[in-house]
Amino acid sequence: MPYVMVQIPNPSASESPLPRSVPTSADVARLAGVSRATVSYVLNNTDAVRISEPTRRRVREAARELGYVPHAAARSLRAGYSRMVLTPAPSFAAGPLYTRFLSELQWALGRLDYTVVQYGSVGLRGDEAARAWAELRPVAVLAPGSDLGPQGVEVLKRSGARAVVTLGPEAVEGAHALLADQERVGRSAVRHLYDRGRRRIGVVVPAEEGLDAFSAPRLAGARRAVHGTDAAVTELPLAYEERDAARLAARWASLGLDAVFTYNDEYAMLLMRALQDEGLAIPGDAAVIGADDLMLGRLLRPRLSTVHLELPSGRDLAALVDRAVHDPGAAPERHKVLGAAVVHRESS
Amino acid sequence: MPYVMVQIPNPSASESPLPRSVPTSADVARLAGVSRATVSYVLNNTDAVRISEPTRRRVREAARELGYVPHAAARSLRAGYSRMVLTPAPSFAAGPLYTRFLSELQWALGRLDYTVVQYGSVGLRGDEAARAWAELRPVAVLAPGSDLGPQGVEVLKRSGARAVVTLGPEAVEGAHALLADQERVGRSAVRHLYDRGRRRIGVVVPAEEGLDAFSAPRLAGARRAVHGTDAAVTELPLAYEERDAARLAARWASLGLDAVFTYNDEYAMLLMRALQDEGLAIPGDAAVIGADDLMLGRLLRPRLSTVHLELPSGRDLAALVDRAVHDPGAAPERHKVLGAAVVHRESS
DNA sequence: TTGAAAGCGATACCAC
DNA sequence: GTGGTATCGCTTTCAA
Repeated sequence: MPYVMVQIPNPSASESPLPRSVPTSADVARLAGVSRATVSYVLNNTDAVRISEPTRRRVREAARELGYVPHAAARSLRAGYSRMVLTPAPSFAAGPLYTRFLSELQWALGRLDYTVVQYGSVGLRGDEAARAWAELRPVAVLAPGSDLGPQGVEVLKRSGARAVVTLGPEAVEGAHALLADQERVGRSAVRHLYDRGRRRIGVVVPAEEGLDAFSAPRLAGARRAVHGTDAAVTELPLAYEERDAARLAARWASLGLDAVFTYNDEYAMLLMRALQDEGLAIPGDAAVIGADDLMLGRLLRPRLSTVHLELPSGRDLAALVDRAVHDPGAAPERHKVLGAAVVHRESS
Repeated sequence: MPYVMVQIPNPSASESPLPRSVPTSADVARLAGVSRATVSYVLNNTDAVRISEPTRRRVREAARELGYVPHAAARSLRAGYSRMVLTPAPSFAAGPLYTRFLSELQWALGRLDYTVVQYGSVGLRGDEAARAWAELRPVAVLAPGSDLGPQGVEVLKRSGARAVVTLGPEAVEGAHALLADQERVGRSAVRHLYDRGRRRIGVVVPAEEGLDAFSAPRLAGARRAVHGTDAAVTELPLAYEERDAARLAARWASLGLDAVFTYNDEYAMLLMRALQDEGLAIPGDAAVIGADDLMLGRLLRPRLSTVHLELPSGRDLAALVDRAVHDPGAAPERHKVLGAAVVHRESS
């Protein structure tokens, strides 16, 4: 073993134990007895230049010995570009659907040699967020449309982002768009209830912060579904906790509703349980439909009807990003990505 | 409006529309008629130097006009210092518990002016991952201990990370540790079952990849709980899908078990449903206990017994990181962070 | 109050 | 084959 780190006992705790500075390629060069250029050639396997095998070995050895790790910032500064794809870290409210999507995307982009970075932009809104992201000079940005206006897109592009892709209900000027039509989710759900003969339909709207971007359009879609018919939609605020659900269930009879679209499957489980505990029959007294088509819906009794959402495959999206990076001048693509198909089970 | 971007129709799609290069502080300086130093002073509100108000205004105006965004890499290269806290992006298997924890942490570190970045390290293992992270020169790294060995920690520290915090069952040499004792989860669960008089205890082990780091110690803990007693533990592989659960439920009688610890609440719901569909009574024929104390457990009937896990608060952990960054020489801290308390409900 | 210039770490062109 | 060296964008000391 060429190098052994010695643990120095350190009584005065405020002193760093080994303030050895971070090794640079110059250090590697010095140790190997070559120039920094050679180090760079060797470590990057540059094939335009031929380096003798003994030299290569010496350089690699020196790098290993010093624990040399190249400095990404310096490299991308020099190179003028990076392969970082930036996406905002999801808020805590993100469901398993989005988590899974993100992880698939990461995998797919990784295969194309991009590095996905989730930026923890807490409390940054709109252009402020865009500027913060732009500082990292990502080659591409993927963000919910609600986080990014046209000016945000412009900021990102002007600072070198070759592809900006938004995910949301509507396209943002200048960016590629994955159109996730949340309204359609509500429309499909409520139309289904209407088709099953229900006329007084409740729509759960989560009380939790940060879900408005989804719940508002879902509610709007629900309203649209019954517009001009003899049916009516009632908004039902609901916090994700047993007590609030019990409260709502207790009021159920007085509300005079015969069906409910619960925003998603998790709220469906919550409310369904409360209704059943209240002695109400499902779907007899209340038809219930959720959304997201999570596993748990299949496990409920009666089995939960739901709206199945199809997010874009990670591979397709990765391909879109790659295409856009290679040809930043191309016209923005628009893709409908949210197949909203009602899955009729037993609760409706 | 001082600057209007003109959208140029672009028939030959392979040509970039406006290959305007990214504005630098030099561009801002030029436009404002000052030096780059002055630009830096103004935009960073450097108080060691006094700049006249008119100049400030001109500089800011120019920056706005050009859409100037500072280059983080260049800045931190020069400064030799960044405020980036890096953490690997969770694998898709991460549950709501961890997601919530991460988002809390992000918020708390944000308040301390750190930027949290989740690195999408797909398929990178061990030291390879550590090197990839080290390239970004984060000031601190928070990672599951399973992703990071002692050498990984060494690599990170040597490349300037002032704090490395691992989260996992055991401490890693050189790093601060949040000790999440997964074994204890299994031990508590199975001891509970034992105390309730059960002797032939099944332990579900998820078939899904990437959960071994949690499931293996939980199983080990389960084994330990009954070691030296008259009870026996049987390992039950289970995929997270209805069919596999049904298969297991059908075999149930032949297994001769009277209780099961299901790894977590979600697998509990899956298996409980299958057992009930098979006509088995819970807890009569089979006592069930999960883990994680998710909302869904409270919604099941019978209500699910579970092991409540207490992850460290985001604020506490942020404070630890901040402390470690300020005093990298201090001895590694060890914190037990996983309160594992049995919550006895109706299923056991 | 402002400007010139050094230098952070890595890369790639051009000489030797 | 290998070594100087200019350069990426930014900060900061020192002079003016």
